[in-house]
Amino acid sequence: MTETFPQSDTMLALIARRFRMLSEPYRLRLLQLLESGEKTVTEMVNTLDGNQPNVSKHLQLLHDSGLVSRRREGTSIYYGIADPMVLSLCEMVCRNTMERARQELDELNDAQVSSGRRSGKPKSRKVGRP
Amino acid sequence: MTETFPQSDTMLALIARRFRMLSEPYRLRLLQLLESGEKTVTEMVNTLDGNQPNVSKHLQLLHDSGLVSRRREGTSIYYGIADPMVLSLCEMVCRNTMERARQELDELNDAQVSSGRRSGKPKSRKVGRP
DNA sequence: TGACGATATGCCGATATGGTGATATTGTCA
DNA sequence: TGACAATATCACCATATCGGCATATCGTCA
Repeated sequence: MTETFPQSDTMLALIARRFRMLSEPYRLRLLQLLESGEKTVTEMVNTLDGNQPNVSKHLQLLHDSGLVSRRREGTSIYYGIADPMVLSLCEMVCRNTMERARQELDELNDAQVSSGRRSGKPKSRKVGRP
Repeated sequence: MTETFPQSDTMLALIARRFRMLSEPYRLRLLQLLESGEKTVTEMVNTLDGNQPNVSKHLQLLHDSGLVSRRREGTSIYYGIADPMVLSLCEMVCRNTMERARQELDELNDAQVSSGRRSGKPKSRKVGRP
């Protein structure tokens, strides 16, 4: 009914690959750049620091997974967001991660007001002796 | 305004790490299992094929990233989904990926009906000579 | 055609990641 | 306490990934 996940192994591998594309900070930066519109490789190389082959390689990966589009104009190639889903995904994870970070910071502060003794919640981890 | 992405490098690294957790088919399988409720390690080892240390390590990673919860009961440890967001993420990517796969299959069929000649759309790729 | 700018590709070394077997830790019960 | 079941950790190997450099390819223009 709910069926969040597929049963097929190959389909699961495809999904994992999609997530892997988004698991590199540099690639996220590239997508972030493309969010405001198409860009050429050199534009991105100049904006983010990094050499051209590296940028090209990451863009190639993103394109192979169908996340970005490619369009030639003269000798330049314009890359763009092919699938807006990635933006929704990133926004979702971004919000969630920032929320969690803020939350943990609060817990850390709460623990600190109770002086040197470590009280409050011990940040989970180590289930051995709770 | 839109701000899909954060500016901070560390925050971006956190987000990338989150995606990386979901970039392994085996971990997706584990989450899939947990979707129907808490499970012990041995239950998961028995359901999915794979040895116990491997399952434990993956669960450890998921727990360290805050994606799954941990609860001891006797000598067993029950893992569960800690953050339902991952289910939304997976559902989103799953739907999208399956849709795209279906689409590509259709294109492949369209190309095949036009006999041996490759016509239709050449499946993108290779921007060299379009 | 030759030269040049833009982009892609191949190679290499460093590091990260995943799987597996052996072993350690933890909790329960007799 | 000792034995046992459940889980975690360690050590090792194979492989994947990433960054950087050199170089190849492609398109344009003279």
